Amino acid sequence: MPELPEVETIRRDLNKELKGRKILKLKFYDWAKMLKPDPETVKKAIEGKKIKEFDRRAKLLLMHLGDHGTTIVFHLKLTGQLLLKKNTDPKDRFNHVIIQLDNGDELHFNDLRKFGYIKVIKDKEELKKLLSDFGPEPLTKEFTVEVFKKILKKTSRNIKTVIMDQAKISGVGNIYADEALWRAKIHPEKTAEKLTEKEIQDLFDALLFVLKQGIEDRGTSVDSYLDVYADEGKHKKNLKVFRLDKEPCPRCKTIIKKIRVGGRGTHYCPACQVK
DNA sequence: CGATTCCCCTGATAGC
DNA sequence: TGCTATCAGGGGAATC
Repeated sequence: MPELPEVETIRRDLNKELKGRKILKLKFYDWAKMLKPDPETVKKAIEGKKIKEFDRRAKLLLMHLGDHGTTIVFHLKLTGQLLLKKNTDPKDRFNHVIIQLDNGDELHFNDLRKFGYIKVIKDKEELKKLLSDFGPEPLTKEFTVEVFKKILKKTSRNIKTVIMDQAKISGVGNIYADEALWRAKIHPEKTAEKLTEKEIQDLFDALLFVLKQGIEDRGTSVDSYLDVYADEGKHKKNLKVFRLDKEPCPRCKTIIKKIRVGGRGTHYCPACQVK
C-alpha cells in the first residue's frame, strides 16, 4: 500500500522522466469513477498541457500543469500503480487510465481494487484548501519533536490511530506506523497523551528513521506496490513486524502478535511494546 | 470531540 | 472441482 515513501519514490522518478513533457491524450477504459469530478473534465484539463512538476503532499501525488494553476491529484490508495510505459506496450489486466505523452511514453494507472483516483484541482485556491486539511510533513523542518508532542498531548485516542491520522501527521500508513511503534517500543493501543517524554522522542526518531529508510529502499512491496519502472521496493527485507505475526520478534524472539486497532490489522511484539 | 460502522472493490484463502 | 464466506485496507460519510 503506497504510503509516504512509496509516493515519494514515484514522485522523484516521474520528475526525472516526465518533467516538461506535453500530454497528448488521456484514455480511460472501464472505470470512469476514478476520474473526478468526471472523465470529460479531466480530459479537458490535461490534454494539450505541459507537465510542470510532480509534487507530493501526504500520500497524494500532485502533477502541476504549466497553465498557471491546474493541478492533477493522484491517490493510489491500497493497490494503485503508476507505471511508465511505451505506446507500443500492451495495457495490464488492471489498467484503467492511460496518459499519452508527446515522446511516445505513457503513464498507466492500474488499480486492482479500484479505490484510487485522479482528480482535477482547477486553481491554487482549491489546491490550498485541499492541502490545508493535512497535518505536518514528517520529513520537513516544520515537524519538530515539540510539534509532535503538542499533537499527542491533546488527544485521548490510541497512539497508532493518531500517527495514521492524516489531519495530524501526513503520509504515515499501516506499514510505517507498525514499524515505528516497534522501533520505539510503544504499544499501539497506548493512549497518545500518556506517552512519556522519552517515548515521544523515541517515536519521533523512529518515525523519521523508518520513513527515510523506506525512501532509501524505494518503498515496500507488500500487496501490489511497484515503482514507475514496475520494479519492487526493497524495504520488505527491513520490516520488523508488519505482516510478520507468528514470527519471532527480531529484538527479543517473542512471537509477534496481530490485533486490530482502529479497524486496521496491527502487528507488534507483546514483550517489547508495553502500554 | 471521539468511537464505531458501513461503504467502496476484488484477489486470495479457507472450509466444505 | 467449485461453491461460498471471510478478509485485507485508505479514507469519507453517517450515526450515536
